[in-house]
Amino acid sequence: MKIIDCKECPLREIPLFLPATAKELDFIETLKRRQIGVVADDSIIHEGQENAPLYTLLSGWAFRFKTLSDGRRQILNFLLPGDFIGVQQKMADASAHGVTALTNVTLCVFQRDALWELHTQAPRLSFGVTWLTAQEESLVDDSLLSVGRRSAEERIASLLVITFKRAAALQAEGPEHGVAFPLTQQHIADALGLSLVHTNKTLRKLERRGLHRIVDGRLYLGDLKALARIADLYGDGKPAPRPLI
Amino acid sequence: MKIIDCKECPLREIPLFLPATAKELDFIETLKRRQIGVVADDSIIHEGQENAPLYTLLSGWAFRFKTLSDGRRQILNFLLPGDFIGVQQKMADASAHGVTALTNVTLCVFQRDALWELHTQAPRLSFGVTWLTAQEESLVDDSLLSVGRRSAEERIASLLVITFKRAAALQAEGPEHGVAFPLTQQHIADALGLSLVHTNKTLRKLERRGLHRIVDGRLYLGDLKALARIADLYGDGKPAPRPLI
DNA sequence: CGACGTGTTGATCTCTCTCAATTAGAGTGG
DNA sequence: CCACTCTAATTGAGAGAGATCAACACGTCG
Repeated sequence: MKIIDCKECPLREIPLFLPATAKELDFIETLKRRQIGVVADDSIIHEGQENAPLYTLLSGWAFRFKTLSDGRRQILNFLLPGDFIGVQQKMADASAHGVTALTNVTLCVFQRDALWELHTQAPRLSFGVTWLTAQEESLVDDSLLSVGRRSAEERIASLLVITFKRAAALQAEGPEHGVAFPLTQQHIADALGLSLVHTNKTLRKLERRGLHRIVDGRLYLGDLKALARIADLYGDGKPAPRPLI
Repeated sequence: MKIIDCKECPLREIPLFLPATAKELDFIETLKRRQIGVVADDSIIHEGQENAPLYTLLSGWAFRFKTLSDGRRQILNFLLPGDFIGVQQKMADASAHGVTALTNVTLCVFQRDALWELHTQAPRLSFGVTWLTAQEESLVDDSLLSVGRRSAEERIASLLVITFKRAAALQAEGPEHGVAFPLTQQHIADALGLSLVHTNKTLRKLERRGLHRIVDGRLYLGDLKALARIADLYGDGKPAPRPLI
């Protein structure tokens, strides 16, 4: 795998990400240790792992999750390119949740004290970390609202719309060409607190109504407005520009 | 209400909180604008409010929540003294969630750009903000696991144990004297994604088994170990020392 | 003293789960 | 090329945890 120079990071060309100064890029470069690849379905951080490093997801998708001792699993949120991995772990002795690759992924690995270095030496970047952390929490908030108070149909509509928008903001093509969507129905079920069977039936019901289509790992929304209405989502459309560290 | 000098903040005497340097205290003092009281059940931040200020909860309890347009409400987490309020709002145009006082509360109000000032001028404190944000996310993660994958009985056991520990860490008396517990059953139901009726029945079932007792707004745990086992919580006991800004 | 908020309990209903079986594609080995 | 295996998706049937509906008890307060 080719080691990418932060100054030539392909992610930075995506309009979604805020530009960084040359000085900031240099600084990030000094914190970056190496770059690793993880195969789909392999673990990036184990539940309970101590002293996990800090990563940025460079390409591919992953997810955070927690499990109960009898195996029941809850997916907390999905991670897309540009997302930070490991801030919570740095803040606790051990990781309260695991992170697993959903597709093949590549990760930028930062030195262990990168978070502290960021705070002491690059306020604009550490502010970005806080922003990203707050943003992720708000994703989990949405999920909690879904799982706690939305019906199965509403939950699925909500996940489709939110995931669609996140993925669309990362790709060059317009949303009418669909977006990459590597989740299996089991992932959807585990993210929404539903059983696999009921997830399948609800998904099919929406599909038969022409609201969405999932073909060959791509998601097409036939009627985003209708889905958003079902989910009671009143999104403004444009996603907020995000920092990239 | 008496305005409290940060250097004499009563919260700082609680062992749970990390000590701050005199210099840091002075700096925090310059960011603090005033102090306000909010009556129980009154709103602190409205859902969708723009440009909400940043607060620290000085005394009393509050909660973050989201609602659907038909009124269904999900409580995201409870806020206890020392918790930060409004970081997510500062990071988005509008607040995606509301905050309401659960009891009468007093709040320290910071100037609007306090978060940025913290990052540029006090790295140890801004690191604390990131820590607190990550910590709160981890609370929501726990909740999402509960609501998504735990049975009603397990959810209630989990909430009782976690809330009990948080409250106990803030009081001088030992946990055998119980802890303040201002939640109504409606709050518990809304936090756990259950109906009020089912919450009541499950709560009574646990109480009849002698696992807990709620009297006059105080919670007593008859058998914390048993509750933790039901909830599949394997906590280490001591809560992590936390920064206080 | 009536209105209201909170807690309690029984009866019924339904959404979602569990169990079971089938189909389709992708990969593997003989 | 075909049998075999594995994973993901699909569908039907029956069961159950939790929702909804309805009443009532108790304390507080204007």
